[in-house]
Amino acid sequence: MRILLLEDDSRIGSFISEGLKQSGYAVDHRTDGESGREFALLTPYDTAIIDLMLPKLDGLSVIRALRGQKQTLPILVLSAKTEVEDRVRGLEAGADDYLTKPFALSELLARVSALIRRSTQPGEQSLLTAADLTVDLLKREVKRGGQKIELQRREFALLEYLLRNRGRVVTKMMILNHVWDYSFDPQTNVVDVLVYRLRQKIDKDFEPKLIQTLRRSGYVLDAG
Amino acid sequence: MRILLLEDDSRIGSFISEGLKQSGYAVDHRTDGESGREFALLTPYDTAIIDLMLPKLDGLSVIRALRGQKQTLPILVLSAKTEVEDRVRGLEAGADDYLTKPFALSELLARVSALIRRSTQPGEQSLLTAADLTVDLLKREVKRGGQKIELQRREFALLEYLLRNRGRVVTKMMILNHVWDYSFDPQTNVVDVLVYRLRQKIDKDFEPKLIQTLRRSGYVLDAG
DNA sequence: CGGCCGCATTAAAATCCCGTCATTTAAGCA
DNA sequence: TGCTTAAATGACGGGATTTTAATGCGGCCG
Repeated sequence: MRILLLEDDSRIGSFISEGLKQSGYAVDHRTDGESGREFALLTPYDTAIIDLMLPKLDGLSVIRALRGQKQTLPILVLSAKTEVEDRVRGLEAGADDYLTKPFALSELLARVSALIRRSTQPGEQSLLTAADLTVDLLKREVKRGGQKIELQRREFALLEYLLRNRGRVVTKMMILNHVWDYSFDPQTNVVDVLVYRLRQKIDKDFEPKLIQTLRRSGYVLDAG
Repeated sequence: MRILLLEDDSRIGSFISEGLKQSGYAVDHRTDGESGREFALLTPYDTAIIDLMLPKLDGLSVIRALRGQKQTLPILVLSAKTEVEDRVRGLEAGADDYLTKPFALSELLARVSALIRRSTQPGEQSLLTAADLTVDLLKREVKRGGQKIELQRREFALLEYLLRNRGRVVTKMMILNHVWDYSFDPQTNVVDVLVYRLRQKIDKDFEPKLIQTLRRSGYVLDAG
């Protein structure tokens, strides 16, 4: 997890920086707006912490510049200003959170981890793909090689689950958990049968075969 | 509207560039992958058109680099390769569209405008609500008052349709059109029955009643 | 080489979905 | 109020979907 910190006050800056490093983050610390913006644009950070009062280019301007390009980078604003108005201005410019000085380090850390968690969790992906297979979750539409394929509810659920775990091995137990809500083994071969039926529809007439069997382990869906 | 064009063949490049400018786009034309990537990262383009064969850094690599940072920039790939495999590789790397040479300028323009239109329009709402009812289209999950409700396929489709037309009267004919694909009246009371079943699940044990009957007209879903 | 085990495949059985229809209830109107 | 008609309700049943059970097949190990 990589964090960009823009803070000109060296005492506060190293205080925060140290705290973040302690928590296992990689921190880039810049002390002016101009170089801050540059760094932000060149490196894929997971979060940016930005003080509003900065030399050369103020924090709000940095934020606006970033928002023009990186829609998703989570931004936490630091400010000495406590007015509601300032808070609003910060959030309007595109910040995701706002923290007023002075603050406890623990609070900063908590907010940063919240921001990262929020942005990391699969941002509502509605299109899943593998090779020439596409699954549109909103339209509930499955296509392979441009050709539409009708799936039953369980088949669809299985395919979705496999795709969300693309490249990872998925055990039968995991499938039972997610496609049914069983937390136990039903002592039958439901899973095998379902996998078979799904294969008939999405793999049988196509190449490459997407669903691989791993004897004694489970299944993997992967392109290639 | 600002477009980045990466194409090393100067004849084709200026041909495309001229065409785009004629259509009112601002075009930046680069002829190698390295500078292309740099430009793409520094400027907020609305679309990038990328040839796969480029000096210094090939098109696919450029695309992957961009996808690491700019999730949303629409990318159109140009290529001399017609194989399905190449097409797939392009789309897998993160391209949004793929055009094989040779092509008509008009087609390129059409595709570019389609890409821009698609990315500009507000990204598909996936959560529909009314009062304390929520429908998550991605998870296919319906809740009322925090409590999960299981719906059948048709019931779900009907609810989705009613929600998309919140506050508007929806005739039985309209429902037949959208929930089934009937363009004719099946002469039975399917719709009535379906509405009844949906009500049993989402309205019976709750207040306020969301589905209202308008005698001789149809139904409305509204909170209030 | 032979047997066992795990998965694939197929068929049959059970279950669920949902369209139909008959009947009841209620709204609108004279 | 009583009549007409639309909508609500309840029950049934056929077909689709899903589960179960039986059998086939092939790899792997002794």
